[in-house]
Amino acid sequence: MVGNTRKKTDLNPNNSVDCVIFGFDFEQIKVLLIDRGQNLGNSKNLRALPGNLIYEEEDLDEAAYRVLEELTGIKDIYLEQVGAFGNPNRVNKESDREWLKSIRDEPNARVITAAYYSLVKIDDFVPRAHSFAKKAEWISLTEIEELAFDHFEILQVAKEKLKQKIKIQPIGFNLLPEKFTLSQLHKLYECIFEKPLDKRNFRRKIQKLNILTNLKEKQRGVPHKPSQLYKFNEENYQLLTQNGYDNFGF
Amino acid sequence: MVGNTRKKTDLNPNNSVDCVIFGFDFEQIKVLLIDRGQNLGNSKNLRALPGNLIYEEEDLDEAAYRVLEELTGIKDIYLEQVGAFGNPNRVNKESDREWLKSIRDEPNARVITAAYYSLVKIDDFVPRAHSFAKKAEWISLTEIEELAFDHFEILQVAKEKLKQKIKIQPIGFNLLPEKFTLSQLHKLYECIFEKPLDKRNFRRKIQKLNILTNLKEKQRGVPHKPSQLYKFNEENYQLLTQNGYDNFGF
DNA sequence: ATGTCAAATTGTCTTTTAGACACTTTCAAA
DNA sequence: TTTGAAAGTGTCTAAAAGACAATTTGACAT
Repeated sequence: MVGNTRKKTDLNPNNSVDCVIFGFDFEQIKVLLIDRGQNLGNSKNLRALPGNLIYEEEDLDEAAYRVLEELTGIKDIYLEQVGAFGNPNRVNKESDREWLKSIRDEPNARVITAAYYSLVKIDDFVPRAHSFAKKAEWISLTEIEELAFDHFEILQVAKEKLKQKIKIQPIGFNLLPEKFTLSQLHKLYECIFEKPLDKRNFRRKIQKLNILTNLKEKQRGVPHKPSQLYKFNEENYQLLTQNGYDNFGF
Repeated sequence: MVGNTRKKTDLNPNNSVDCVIFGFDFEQIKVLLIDRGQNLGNSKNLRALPGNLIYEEEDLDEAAYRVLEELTGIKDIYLEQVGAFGNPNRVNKESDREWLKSIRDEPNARVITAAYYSLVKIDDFVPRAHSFAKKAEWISLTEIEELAFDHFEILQVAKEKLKQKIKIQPIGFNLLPEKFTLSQLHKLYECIFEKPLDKRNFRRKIQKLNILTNLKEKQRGVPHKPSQLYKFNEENYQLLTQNGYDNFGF
């Protein structure tokens, strides 16, 4: 809103937002992480969640949308709060302290962060490096073992929230392109729940919900039987839920 | 932990915790609210959620447990984070500003709060007024129309989280005494979901879960057929959930 | 043209769960 | 002993979940 009139001194040194940005490449769930490009002698160059301090006169949600847009250029997407993380030691790893010294006016301030997660269409977004990020990359959930600050913990909580949320709201469509196949949707749910789901039962249930529109259009150029393409039917979804229906789990 | 060595100047003026403490009197869900005892000419004396600033060197969860214990004397109870609330105007009602001036060193600071909800056995707790609270009272959810700060909004979100959570974890027992009847449990679920639930179907499902122990003991002194008393069976609950079962909804 | 590969697509049966529905039992107190 | 008030109980039906395997389709290679 008033972002262009803001100065660095308008930042609130004690509160930040961090974003867990999920993507899906039809194979695995990925998370957008930044590389701080530290070439320190002994400490690891850990990746971090994109995040930053908020402005003094800024709502938390607003800050999350702003940071997300600054980092990805994407707006009007699904965004949900994970929670507040405020362990006084969350910022105390040696490598994290080093790094903060190089980018913050008050590197020793205690920072309480509000974490958000968002679901984006991975192809709409080409990671571009942010001011203090040397790289921004999609990393598979399965290969993340350690992150800067308390970001690994935040990621675990975000995954759990996503798992719960998708059982009551079909937010997974935010991770898929406009047109998608049932197999892609099926694979997505398997990745999120981290367990195999019976193909026929999955298809039966999702089709019965009546929130997919068959585009009467087929995949092209695949070396096997081409799949039907579908899109999410927002109107039918509204109709379905306005009477309180909330069972989108598998 | 180190509470007795803490001074007022160790407080973090920008971050607080607020607690939505739910209770159940066998009739309705209640929330513990404090009365700030304002006798202002024109502005209303709105009730508030119990909450306070956190200490600089204190984890948020720890702060929530501390504040809760300071206010209620209760510990080792169910406590869960609702989320962070940080609207820059959340503290801007005239009556709230007035009050903050009387209790805070920095009454104009922007305060971001982490809200928690907890479920307590109402009879274990006799509200006792806290330093800056003139009264502490159990108020029925149904009669709360407006609260101080953004506390009404926090309450709504907390209610929603509770509703969702109780569908996947039988946390309602935290609101009941050790020994309770099926009718009391039934009524509790009706209050939380804000809709009637069929008695027979409710009893069938809860009994099938096998997480209740029949105490072979009856209610006494009631002017009608006395009810069997039950207690929550923690061991069976563990057995049930260790394979991923999470359907405690009705 | 034919064959092969890879993934898409489809249906049935069984078991479990949800939902609707009403009468009998038990104790206390009048 | 009667009355009032809530406790306690069973069946039927419909819907959903879960297990399970053969056939179809298009691309590509030969």
